[in-house]
Amino acid sequence: MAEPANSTNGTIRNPVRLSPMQVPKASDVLANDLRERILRGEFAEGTALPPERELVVQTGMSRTTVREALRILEVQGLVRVKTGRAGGAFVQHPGEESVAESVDLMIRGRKIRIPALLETREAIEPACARLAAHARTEEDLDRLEVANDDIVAAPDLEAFLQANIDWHVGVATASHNELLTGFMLALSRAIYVSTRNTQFVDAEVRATTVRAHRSVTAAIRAQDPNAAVRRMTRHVHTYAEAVLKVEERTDVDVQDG
Amino acid sequence: MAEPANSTNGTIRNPVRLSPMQVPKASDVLANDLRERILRGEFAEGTALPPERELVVQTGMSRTTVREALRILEVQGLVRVKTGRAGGAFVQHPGEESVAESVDLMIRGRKIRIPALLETREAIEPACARLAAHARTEEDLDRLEVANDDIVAAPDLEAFLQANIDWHVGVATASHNELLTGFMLALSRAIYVSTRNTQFVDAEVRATTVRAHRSVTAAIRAQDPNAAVRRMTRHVHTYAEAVLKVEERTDVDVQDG
DNA sequence: CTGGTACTTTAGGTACGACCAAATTTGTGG
DNA sequence: CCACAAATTTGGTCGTACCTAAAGTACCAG
Repeated sequence: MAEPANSTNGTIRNPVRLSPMQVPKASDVLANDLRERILRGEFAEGTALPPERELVVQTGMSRTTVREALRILEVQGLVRVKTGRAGGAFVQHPGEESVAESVDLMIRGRKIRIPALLETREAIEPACARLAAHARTEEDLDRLEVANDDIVAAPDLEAFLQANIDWHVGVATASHNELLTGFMLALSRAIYVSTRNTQFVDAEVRATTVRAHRSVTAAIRAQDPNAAVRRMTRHVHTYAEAVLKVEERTDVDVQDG
Repeated sequence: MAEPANSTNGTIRNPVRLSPMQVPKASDVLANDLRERILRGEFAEGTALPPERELVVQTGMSRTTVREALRILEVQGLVRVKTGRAGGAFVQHPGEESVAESVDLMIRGRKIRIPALLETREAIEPACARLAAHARTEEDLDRLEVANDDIVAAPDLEAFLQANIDWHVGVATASHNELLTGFMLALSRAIYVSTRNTQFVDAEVRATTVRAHRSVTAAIRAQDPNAAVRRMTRHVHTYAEAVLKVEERTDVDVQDG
């Protein structure tokens, strides 16, 4: 049998049994350690981590490994790396932008279509409006007014859609809920790029949009949650139906052509 | 003046004006190129990118640079790297897990508290329930039943909370909306870790939870969107209030201590 | 004293080259 | 035919050298 036998001199041969063990990568170990410390708040935001060569002597790892760890943290939005003297890896805490980027990758990679994007917006934006009606500040209201004025003054489709993003993200911002804001940011951008090439935004659509925005803004200003929800629900639903109708027609056109 | 003058022999000295230009990092250039191709669907999911040393000869970059680019893509969830022969960087499209991780970093980094987490859940989970009532399959319903049975059979708080996650994520899954699913996944996990240390989950809370889940599940099964929304709204609100009440009392205790 | 230019210093970015570790494939002896 | 050993492929780590960016410093001309 394969079982180890003990020798006659009293030496015990192989009593120890080991289960297969996973050896984590050195760069991951460093990255995990630094990440936990950053998230724990051990370093104030904006402070610089030690220089790469310093981390090398502190950790005993090679510079390659140290750099890979820092790159991981950079991609995760936990540090921002600057070059040159007085450069280095500066601590920051990931926020809306970071989440938005990740959501963007998922949308593009999974080829999530406009219908699903609009459906998602219909799902969460009314809730944003409700919270905004509770938490909005004067500053929030100003932002909404500015964005809506930009829509009125928009010279072309590009400007219209950009101002549209600003307004919708503005509502999320007014909710003072960072999670929802990050999510809406990604969602609005995705809807923007998916709508960029459609031709359905005529003068009437723009006028309707502006009216709806004003109506929702008024409810938020009046701190009337129910009205805000109702009007926002109606607005995003109407918008979605309009987009889908055009989409459908475009599909038919494509099939005919 | 500092303006360059032309010499007398007809040579033109410095007619060219250059604006400050940003030199992107080589590793970013490679990463961006590969990322766009992956998102464009140029490589089927699961296919392997060329080996690092092969990319070196193809791009003319050093292996260090190539590896950094691959690490970026790995962190973004666009490739999965395996070691050993027949290993390499395998293409994948980022999904729920990737978004959940990013949201987790934001929650921990920004120190988002339980009240905000519960508020966010109250904002989006009713919408998940509505969509689930429309899109649920028999398989989805099975998952919900299993999760709820697990709650009943849970021997300790840990198991209860885990099964609770499963049920809530199950509702999101039943909505067949990948974006909402990813978001709810992150949210549920965050609420889990924030609730892990509280003592408020007694037998009564568990019984109430199970009843509420059954009620929501029934509405989803019956494809009754309005009932699903109403019951889910009530459930998450009740749960939130219970958690917050305990939180508050704990705070008081801390102050008294 | 002022201002600019050139040098120095500090930090990240890139390039090689060598070797280690893991996983698969292949070879070989029983 | 099977089990075990060796070769092969591919990522992981290390060390060194050198380049580039940015900030500070010294110094010289006006």
